[in-house]
Amino acid sequence: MDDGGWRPVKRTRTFEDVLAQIERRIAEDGLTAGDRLPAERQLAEQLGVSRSSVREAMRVLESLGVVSSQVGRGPDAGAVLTSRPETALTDLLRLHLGMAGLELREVIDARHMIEQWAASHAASAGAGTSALAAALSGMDGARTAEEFVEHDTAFHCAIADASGNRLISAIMRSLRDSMRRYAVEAVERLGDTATLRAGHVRILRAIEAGDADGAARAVSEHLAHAYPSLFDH
Amino acid sequence: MDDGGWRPVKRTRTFEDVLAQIERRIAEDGLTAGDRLPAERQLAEQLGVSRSSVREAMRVLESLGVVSSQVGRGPDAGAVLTSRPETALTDLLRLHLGMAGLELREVIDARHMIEQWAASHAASAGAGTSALAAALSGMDGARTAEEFVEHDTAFHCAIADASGNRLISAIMRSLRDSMRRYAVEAVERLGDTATLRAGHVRILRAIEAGDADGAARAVSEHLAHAYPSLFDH
DNA sequence: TGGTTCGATATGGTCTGACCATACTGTGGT
DNA sequence: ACCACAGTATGGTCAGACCATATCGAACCA
Repeated sequence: MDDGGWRPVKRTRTFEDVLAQIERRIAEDGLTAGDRLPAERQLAEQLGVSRSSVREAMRVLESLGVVSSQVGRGPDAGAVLTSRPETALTDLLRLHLGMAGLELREVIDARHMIEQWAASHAASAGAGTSALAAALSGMDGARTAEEFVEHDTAFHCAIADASGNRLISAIMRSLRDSMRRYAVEAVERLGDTATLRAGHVRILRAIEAGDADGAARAVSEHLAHAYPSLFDH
Repeated sequence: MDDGGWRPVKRTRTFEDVLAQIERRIAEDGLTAGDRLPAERQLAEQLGVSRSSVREAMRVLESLGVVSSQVGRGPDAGAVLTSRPETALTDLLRLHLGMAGLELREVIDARHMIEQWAASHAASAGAGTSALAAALSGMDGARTAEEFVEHDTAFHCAIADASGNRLISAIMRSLRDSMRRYAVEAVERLGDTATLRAGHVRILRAIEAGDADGAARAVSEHLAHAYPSLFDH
């Protein structure tokens, strides 16, 4: 055991260095959505690494919804900073749900929390009622379970949007998107969409009336009806 | 405008195909955390693509907390499925906060929502009080703002953990980690940690007493005291 | 028999250099 | 003023090489 001659070995992978450098540059230069990053080849030369490593870093940033790459030439080409947490969150949740690393119950509880919060905030602030009403009226034409879920998602996301908090909105939308498959199954199993529609109407009425507690309660009952097996507690 | 001769061009990038194939394999074979993926070279040959494309797909999966790569040889080497949504969420939030794609206010509101929810659930279920008490007692030794924030984070995450929902726990931990910098600033600006400690005690007491509404109120007041400028509404 | 040493091997990590498809840029001709 | 076309910068992909690491296994020694 000769520890005496120990010297710091390379522990971070090259692409992680690149990530750190890019993140540092974003922070120091105050880059925001819309700004362009240097081209891959240029960045590779600047940082003294291969283009492969730069590309792997780009893939990470892209998967986290921070950059978007466009081919070709011109002002819009190259790696452009974006702010799309939704897509990243959706992928993340979908993959972890698929691997059974998360259970449906946990996702639905999170939805429950967000919708209650958003509905009572919307009721207190008296905001977003027109968007909600629009989403509600759009549901009448839905014939298949898929169509119904599509409009249902729009309505529930409109509740979250009414909160004005982009992070919570993004989480809500990702939760819905990642569990779309299960939502369709739930609607098909339930058969009856009339009660679900009625639940939406009650939520909207409570928000319009500025009744925060009533809105939260309506959300709760609506979800309990849609997923009865998960609300045994 | 000659649209007549349109033919299906390649729209999806190769590494996205690889991602889809891997996701399909996870779903069909029922792979879960701990299972191994084929080696990069092998996967490349199976799918008829280059190793670079497989590697870019791996980087994405790794950044989303779905796989973890180990070098070397043996049963634990290679790409192993994992379930680490926290790390991915933390990176995602930190990057978006850094680019000003999200505002601190939104992150703190989300924290507020989660902690209220978790505290009232913990109070109703009477769960997690011992972990909370342990986290609370650990705070007494904190001298610097950094140390205080460290223990503060542990306490607040313990509240989320008490909910038993891994997704909400992961979101909470990521929110805290990504705003650690701002939390330290807030504590330094505030100076007084005694009131913050007292707030923790009130939260714990309410949870121990099974007082869900009281716990939610205590959380609310605690956060309002810590970030007064963000609670003007 | 048991342990140790050391080469073979499988894995991810990195680099180089090439080629392709795309989309703008600028030039030159009409 | 318009249009056609070559030039060029960009990301996307590939092939092949080499390195570092960690295990495996056989040969070797005690």
